[in-house]
Amino acid sequence: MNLGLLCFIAYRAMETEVMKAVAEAGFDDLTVAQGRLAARIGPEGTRLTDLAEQAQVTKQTAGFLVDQLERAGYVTRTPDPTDARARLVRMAPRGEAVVAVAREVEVRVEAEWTRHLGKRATAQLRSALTSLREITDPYA
Amino acid sequence: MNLGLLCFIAYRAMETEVMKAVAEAGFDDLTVAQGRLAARIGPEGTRLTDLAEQAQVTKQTAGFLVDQLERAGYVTRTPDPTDARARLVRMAPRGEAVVAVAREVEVRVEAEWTRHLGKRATAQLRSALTSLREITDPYA
DNA sequence: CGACTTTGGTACGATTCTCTGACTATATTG
DNA sequence: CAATATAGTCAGAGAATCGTACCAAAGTCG
Repeated sequence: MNLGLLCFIAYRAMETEVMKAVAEAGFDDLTVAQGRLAARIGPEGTRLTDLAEQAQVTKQTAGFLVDQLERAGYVTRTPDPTDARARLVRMAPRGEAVVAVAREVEVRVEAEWTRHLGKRATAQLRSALTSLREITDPYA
Repeated sequence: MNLGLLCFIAYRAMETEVMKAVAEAGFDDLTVAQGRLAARIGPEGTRLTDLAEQAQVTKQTAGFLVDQLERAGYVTRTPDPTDARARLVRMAPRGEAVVAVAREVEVRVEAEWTRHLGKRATAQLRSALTSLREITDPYA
């Protein structure tokens, strides 16, 4: 089977677990698309355009999703002190709470994968995928 | 960075390349969602319900996408000889042509990845991801 | 066999996601 | 300062997805 599809299967398993746990933790209004975008928000906040670029959607789509995230209290928009045109999307406390849940699940799932593959093979997997970013991820 | 997201980055790179080549080969009406579903069609044809299950969408969504694929000439629906309720979705010649293009790109991209990672690491990557399916893919 | 349950698929309506095109305001560059 | 590029929004439309409800054929079991 082709490597891309194999990657997809693993990715989807992780995303499904995360979204399930997040919903069970009470954040049941968060959608997959919102989550994918929010996952790109940096600790100091990120511009809408950067979010759009990294998530590979248009500015309009990113704006649409951030509107929803903002209305639901997950993020806030603050002026960018270095550019009056721009605004920084930042995590609100409610957003941080979701991130905490997501991180926990990621750790748990990775532990399960490690149990299945072994420590050595898991480390190699991470190393290979990280190295691949050099040629597959324009924002690495 | 978490393993799931790393998988996603690699997967998306592959999908983007495939869709680009397919569009350039003249199949510019094929959408990503249609492609994801069509990728699950087996050589002897596959039932709509099975397609939906494997692609993790509802039967309705699968039906909606197959309708489009059929109208565009990529697939046909034939009665399932073993079950009068069911119909098998099969590749039409136009669909086979797309598959050929996609396979070529997959091979090319995997070769690029191998060039970057080395033969040994690529083999380990494939092996790890394949092994992971045992715990991440209910349809493995 | 005949009632009940399961399974394969469709129909309808609503919602979510996404894009294209056009536009405003601020920054940058020459 | 004039020309151009960048950050973001608005409006409208198309694509993808789901939930509910339904029908018809299979399978199950008394």
